[in-house]
Amino acid sequence: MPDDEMRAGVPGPPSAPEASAPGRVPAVTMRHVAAHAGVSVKTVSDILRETGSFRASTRERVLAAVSELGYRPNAAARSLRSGRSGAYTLAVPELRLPYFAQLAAATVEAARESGIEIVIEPTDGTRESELELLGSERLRLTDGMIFAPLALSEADASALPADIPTVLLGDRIVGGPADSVCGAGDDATAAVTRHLLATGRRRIAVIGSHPGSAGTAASSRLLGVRHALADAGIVLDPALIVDRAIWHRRDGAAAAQELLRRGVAFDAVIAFNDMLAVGALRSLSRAGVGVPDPVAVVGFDNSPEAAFTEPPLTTVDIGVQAIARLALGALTDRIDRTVTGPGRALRADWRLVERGSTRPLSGASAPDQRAGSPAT
Amino acid sequence: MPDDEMRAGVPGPPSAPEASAPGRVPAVTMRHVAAHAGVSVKTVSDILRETGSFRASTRERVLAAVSELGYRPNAAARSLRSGRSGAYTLAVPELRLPYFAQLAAATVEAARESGIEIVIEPTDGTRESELELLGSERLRLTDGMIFAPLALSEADASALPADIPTVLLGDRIVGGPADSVCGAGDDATAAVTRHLLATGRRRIAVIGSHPGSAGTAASSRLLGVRHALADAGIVLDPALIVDRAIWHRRDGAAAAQELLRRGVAFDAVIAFNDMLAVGALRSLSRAGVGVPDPVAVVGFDNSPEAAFTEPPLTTVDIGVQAIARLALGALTDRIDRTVTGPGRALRADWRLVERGSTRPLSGASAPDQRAGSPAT
DNA sequence: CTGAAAGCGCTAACAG
DNA sequence: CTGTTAGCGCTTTCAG
Repeated sequence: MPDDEMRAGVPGPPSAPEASAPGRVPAVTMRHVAAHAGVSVKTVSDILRETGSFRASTRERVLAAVSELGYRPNAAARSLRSGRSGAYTLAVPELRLPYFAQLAAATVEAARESGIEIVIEPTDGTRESELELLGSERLRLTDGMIFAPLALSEADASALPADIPTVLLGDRIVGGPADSVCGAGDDATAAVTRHLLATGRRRIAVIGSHPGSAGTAASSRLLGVRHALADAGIVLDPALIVDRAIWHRRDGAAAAQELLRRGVAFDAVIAFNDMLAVGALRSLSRAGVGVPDPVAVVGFDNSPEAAFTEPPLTTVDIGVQAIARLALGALTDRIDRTVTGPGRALRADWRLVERGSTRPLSGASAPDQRAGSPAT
Repeated sequence: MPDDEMRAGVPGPPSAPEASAPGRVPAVTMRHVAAHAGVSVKTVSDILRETGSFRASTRERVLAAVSELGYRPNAAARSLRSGRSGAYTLAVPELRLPYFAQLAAATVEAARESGIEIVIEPTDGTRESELELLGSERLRLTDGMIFAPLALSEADASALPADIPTVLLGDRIVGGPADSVCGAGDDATAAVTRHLLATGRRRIAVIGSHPGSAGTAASSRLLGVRHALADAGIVLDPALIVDRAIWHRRDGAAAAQELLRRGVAFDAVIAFNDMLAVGALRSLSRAGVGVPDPVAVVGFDNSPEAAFTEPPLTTVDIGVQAIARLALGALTDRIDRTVTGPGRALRADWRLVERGSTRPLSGASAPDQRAGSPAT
């Protein structure tokens, strides 16, 4: 087909037939489609975006021209003109951790339903890398960001980019200008604790708190344990708390070893995620300590693998699907300016998933029988 | 600062001070920076992209203007002009499977080193969704695609978008126009089989083959087992093969149950991924069958969780890092046209990771002692 | 070494 | 209901 015909009616520059991009095939543009279908570019644009109403015959002619010419809209041009890329950034510390893998999967799937693409941005969860990301030009590609901070806290709220719509995951940074979505917190650990008490445990150990960080998932979870124990008239023995800032399997294994090494008696372990719990399970098994008898173990996140440990792990499903959906909705609200004003604190529902690792103690073996003294 | 000064020297339209995008703050553009620094936009552009050489004083003035005005380059405009977005698509079936989570993490991390963003595109691994993706406009956002097909095969090679640089993962589609990268195949299963033979096993079961699919990871892996057994003068008993198209934990659990139900004797299980192996471990444990004695279990992928099963799982590290790096490099080659011509078949190195689940049988207990007759 | 100007492909006024 | 046109912000010849 002669170039003349395809460009019919297009004023065009004197004569600059250079390729659209270096080393690329000259693109088929909307002008070509318009010329081919005998309509204006506006008509093509509107029909493709399903804006306005057109005669069926016109629509068909345009659509035919599109497929005949193999026309593909140019995302960059659309984005430049409309100011939207249709993509959001998801910044997570570590995709290898099942929780974040689940979160990413849930986010990508929920986004798909709204025709939104997700760009994954890893932060290794360190302060530097998180700050680096916030100042990075990489964020420019997308319309906004869902950010799960692991190191940054309330004090760093000012580092959040003012001009990039942001939704925060977790409760590390709440109350700033950005919306935040969090899942299971103190209420969930309280429920877990009550569950353990109900199964006859009294000396409940905790793995995964961090010492110096207020307002984090860890500290609020620890609080929940404290409160529930207090309600039962029990004071949490400091020797039963093992701090861990990193929550991988190996950290859980080390934490359980530490617990055993301390020689303190315990009949349950609350690990602040399933990875820690799996590691603990491993160390307990190695040390010949039975689960759920004499020691119960609970995790958080309801990772797929939790159903397949030995014994299957009781855990808290913190509802990643809901978290993803809430975050996406909140971000879209902000981008569209459907919602303005100060940050909202959204909360997703959680659910206790009871499995073998916390089965009630069968005999009347009171846990208090076992000797134990707090190791300073 | 008065608008006049910021726009000094800029011809500008009569008077159309509309915002750059509906409902957005009017952007700071390169023209503003140029005017502020008293240079031309070309100079700003070149300095920001580190092209050409400039007087140090000029560079400083420009950089100062950039930070003073809070200028941020516009990715869409850059992309429109240059024909590159700097983002690649990674299409994987299921982020929740540790293998793909690892792959995604490795890809994102490797891409970061080259300043490339990764857009995750989920296909549920079904034929329809994979075909849907290939024809989708969603791919237009990025410069190319790394695609891990799970359902599509050699026959579907024509469905691959001709105008989108593509690299395929796995050996389902090889020999077409696209480069492909695959990891452990028949050579790895052969090595695993030899390892099991060396530990005294003779009746080796296989979980995860698919019946009708030639040229897949599954069939080539099965082939490796066959060959290695043949070299030892053993014919693989059909009753020891359990087909599974899906490789989640629950499928492994069901497969092992099936094996037990068949009443056929076996002293080892080769599962085609770690998830299957974990599921098998679970079923064996429930049935009171010891691991590694009398039954050894091996997986594939070296998932993080494999080191924490009971017993720890022997597995094959198929080198996702290498796979990610190879795929990224190949894709960049194609996008930059550094490489042209027919698709290359790249292969990443793998490595056997020996753990407790395949510890040699201690006693001289010949596995043949156990009665066993091929079912059907 | 620097500046002016064209235009990537698309959308959104604004007319008809 | 349809056509014309002016840029979105940036890169890039092409002159100076």
